[in-house]
Amino acid sequence: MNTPKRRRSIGARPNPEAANAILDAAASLLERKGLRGLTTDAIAREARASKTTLYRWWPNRGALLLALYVRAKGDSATIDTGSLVEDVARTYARVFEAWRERGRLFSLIIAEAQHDDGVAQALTVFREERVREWLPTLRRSRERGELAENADLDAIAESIVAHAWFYLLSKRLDVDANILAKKVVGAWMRNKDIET
Amino acid sequence: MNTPKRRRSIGARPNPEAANAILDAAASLLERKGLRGLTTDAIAREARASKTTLYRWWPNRGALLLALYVRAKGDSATIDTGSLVEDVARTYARVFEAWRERGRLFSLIIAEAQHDDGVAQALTVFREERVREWLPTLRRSRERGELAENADLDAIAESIVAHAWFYLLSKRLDVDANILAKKVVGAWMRNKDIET
Amino acid sequence: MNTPKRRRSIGARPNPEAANAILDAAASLLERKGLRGLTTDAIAREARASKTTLYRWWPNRGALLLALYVRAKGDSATIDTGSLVEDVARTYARVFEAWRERGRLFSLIIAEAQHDDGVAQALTVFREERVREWLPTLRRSRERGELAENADLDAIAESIVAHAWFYLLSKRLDVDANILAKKVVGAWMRNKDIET
Amino acid sequence: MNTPKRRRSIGARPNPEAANAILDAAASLLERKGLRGLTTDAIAREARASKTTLYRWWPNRGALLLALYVRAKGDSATIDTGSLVEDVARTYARVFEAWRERGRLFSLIIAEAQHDDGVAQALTVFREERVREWLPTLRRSRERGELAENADLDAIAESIVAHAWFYLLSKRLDVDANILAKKVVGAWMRNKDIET
DNA sequence: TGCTAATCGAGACGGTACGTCGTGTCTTTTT
DNA sequence: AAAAAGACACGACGTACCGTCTCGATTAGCA
Repeated sequence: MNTPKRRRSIGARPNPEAANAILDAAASLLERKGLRGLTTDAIAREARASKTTLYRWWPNRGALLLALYVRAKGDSATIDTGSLVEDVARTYARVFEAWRERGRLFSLIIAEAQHDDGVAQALTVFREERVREWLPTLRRSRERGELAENADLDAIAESIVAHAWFYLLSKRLDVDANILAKKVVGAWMRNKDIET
Repeated sequence: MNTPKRRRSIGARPNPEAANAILDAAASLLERKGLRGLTTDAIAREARASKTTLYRWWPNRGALLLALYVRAKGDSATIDTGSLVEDVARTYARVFEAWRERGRLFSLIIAEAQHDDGVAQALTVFREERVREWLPTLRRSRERGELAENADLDAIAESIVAHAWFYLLSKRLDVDANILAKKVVGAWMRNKDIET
Repeated sequence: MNTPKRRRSIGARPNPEAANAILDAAASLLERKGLRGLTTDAIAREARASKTTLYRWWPNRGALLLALYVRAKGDSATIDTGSLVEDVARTYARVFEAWRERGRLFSLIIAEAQHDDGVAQALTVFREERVREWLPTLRRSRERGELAENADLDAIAESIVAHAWFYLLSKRLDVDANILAKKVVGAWMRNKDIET
Repeated sequence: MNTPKRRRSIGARPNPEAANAILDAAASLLERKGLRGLTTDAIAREARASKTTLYRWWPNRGALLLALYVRAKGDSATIDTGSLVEDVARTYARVFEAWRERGRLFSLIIAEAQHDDGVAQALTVFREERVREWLPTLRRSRERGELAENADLDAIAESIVAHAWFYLLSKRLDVDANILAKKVVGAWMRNKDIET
């Protein structure tokens, strides 16, 4: 598929092309061989890069994986449908859809974080961002009167993310996003008349 | 320290003592050397068992770790204080306490499950059990009138477990169990007058 | 191929059927799977015998192999054509023919003898027998005047066997038996006018 | 005893030092622990090499053993005493002397060759070399008039080697080298007046 | 133009774990 | 008492992966 040209040094400075080629190669490998094929050796070979170069750009395998995930994730464009449940459901649908393709990568990063402090830190930052992203949406929802006045927005945001992770790690990405959304935020809604 | 006796075959059938000795050895090693010391070789040597025996009982390292965790977990004695939030808080406190000691083991199992189908299946069974265990407690709570009549008990149970996992994987086991419990189940309570 | 019936104890004494079944199974395995398939486990399974029984009859794997070879070898009917070279050539032809089928077994026995004293002793007896078997033939040859009066019959006998082993271990069983025979005993012939 | 320095990569090509260190370690182990101590793990550990490196240089244990033997054998300095029988006798004496120390290694290689094609091939090359080495000596002998004009030099060379192997494999390295030499080449001498 | 400095591809290396395989011993159950 | 059955201890083998290292070739910028 990929037939990368020979890539040379561009003088006494890092060549960003190398980093990109490595990420491309990793993505391609992940697609074709799955997680078990995502070894540093294989990535370097696929990218026609050397392991030296790979480790010059990322300190270890976990960091590379995280970079790969972040790049693949794309922008988490906020959704605003006017209904919180709908917003959550659509987000779940979008995220699970993406995860069905490359969720195993994110799982692996979580796994990697368990014995790699660098990855753990990066993951913490990433997680806090994801949680924080929900706050504006939740605030709007409260202003619309969907949520109770004293609803704990942080708790809701965290719960939304926690459930996403839980379903990812449980390998249940085929869950109905609407049902799940109602389960997660339903309790916080003022009007509980939500048919399940 | 350990001077295990020679263990022999007990005829043409598996010897549970062997499996127990292996789990004991694994537990002891985990205590003394941590996760990195928990190699199949070391476990077998410590148990004076052969790797053959180890792999006869469990198909791979992950499965053994899960068995080790399940055994170490002990009985999840149901707590019944008469208050759901209290029950959840105490459970969180107990589980996080245990996880602070050997939570890395459980993290590792979750990690392992990401690229080992056998572990993944075992973990699924384990997770479903944990979720199901909450149902009686939740039912009692609903009968007491704490929970709304139409509260989705499955959703609550799952949420409780999901948050536990989330905090474990986020390495935030030092969270205040009471606060977390209120965050998780508070929304479902009929009387929302719970000060956070 | 073999579908051995269930074989039971015949009371408080060894059952020769068991030994035979084991040898049969070993022969069959050797034929089908080669030397690498000739493991004690496989033999016992094939024979529907237990390893206990196998080891009751032979002290170790090498002894079993030797027994297998001896049984397979059959009688070494002496050949007497009136010409020593012809006798040797025919014997080589016959032996190499047999070895082409199961020579690897004999090779293995020689190999086994290198780290198993029991096999080594048995092999010594076997070798001496093979060498001794040639003496009558050589004596007759000398009487016919083919061999010099002072020919060292023991040396010739040993040389004949040594060359056979050498070609076996060198995996050159496809050598022309006539040419080899002349090479081996030619020098001892009175009339050296033997065209090669 | 040995405190080998750290050995590093010398670029994108094999480091002969690594191979040497491995052979050294193997030789040392053989001396100290015998054949049973000559495991791939032990060799690698002793050499402070990784098993990867070991297996990069040799495809399997047998090949390593052969390399070890070849190196240990040293140069087969041709002996030229002016008498073929004497040459052969001295060579036998020298070889058997060496084999008394590490002949088991060579036996083991022959054994290994029986179920390992790689070792078998290497052994073939080795054997042909040993046989070929005799040709100059034999030619000189013929020119001196010791050997008959039409003596089959290849046959003699092969016979010399075949007998050496035969005695090695028969565990009779204590044989009198002079007597054996006369037995082996005596028949080919023009003047047969050699007292045995 | 020649020199210097850093990068690049390449791949060997040490270290370490994994899972498999083979031998010979053992114990139970059945005949 | 012997047979089948097969679990067991021991220990070796070969493979896999990670992160480090060294080489020779290459290129840009400086002298």
